[in-house]
Amino acid sequence: MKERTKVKANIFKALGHPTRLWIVEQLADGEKCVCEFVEEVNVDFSTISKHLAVLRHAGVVSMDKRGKQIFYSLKMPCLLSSLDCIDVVLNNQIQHQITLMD
Amino acid sequence: MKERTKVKANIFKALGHPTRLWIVEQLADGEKCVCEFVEEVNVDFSTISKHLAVLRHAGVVSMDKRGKQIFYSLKMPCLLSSLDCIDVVLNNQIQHQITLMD
DNA sequence: CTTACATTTGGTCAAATGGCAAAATAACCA
DNA sequence: TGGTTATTTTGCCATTTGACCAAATGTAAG
Repeated sequence: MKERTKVKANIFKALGHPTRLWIVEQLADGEKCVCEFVEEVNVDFSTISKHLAVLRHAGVVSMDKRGKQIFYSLKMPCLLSSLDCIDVVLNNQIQHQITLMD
Repeated sequence: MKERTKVKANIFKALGHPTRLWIVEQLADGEKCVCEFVEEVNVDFSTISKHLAVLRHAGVVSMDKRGKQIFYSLKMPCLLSSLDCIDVVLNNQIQHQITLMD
């Protein structure tokens, strides 16, 4: 098993949680402050913080401390295109199911 | 939290294990028999079977039973481009580290 | 009915998740 | 300067989920 495969699997694992993937989607338009995430999700501060740490350690995001706040941004923007590709597949599957019902 | 995000996260979670990602990489060139995977990895064949089930339930692969054998193939070939994108990023990071050492 | 190929089930151990409290860090203000 | 507040991260703990091996259970072929 190649070491490179393990590193990549770790990146996918980081994306493999609804909250974390949601965070990545939020970062599509640019950097965001941690506080902005917390406002929109009804989980504890510490939970968001831990999810961000997972993404950070996998190398998916990077942090930038400015004043009291910490801003996160996408380190692998090309991952957004994978999200689009999955979207297309999922849409096709739904379309296919509708066709079967006819 | 959108339902769509959960479905996508589940796909990434399926890819988030070295053995499963390796399987997906093996399927890049086309369908493969389960027995081919078992030969190349030194884990129990029940473990491989379980990993295949995870990929199947996430919708990443599909199975085709022919005779005594079962063939698996990629249901989302576009995921391969995400792998390429990550490769590029990782290569840049390594290059960057080399540059820092100079 | 035996062999070959896969999946499923059961049990055990490791890892991930999430909440709360406490600790760090930086700004702010008297 | 010293104390207070705002923003995040860390530690600790309970619960859930995941991984792996081994044994048992399917199927299809000969």
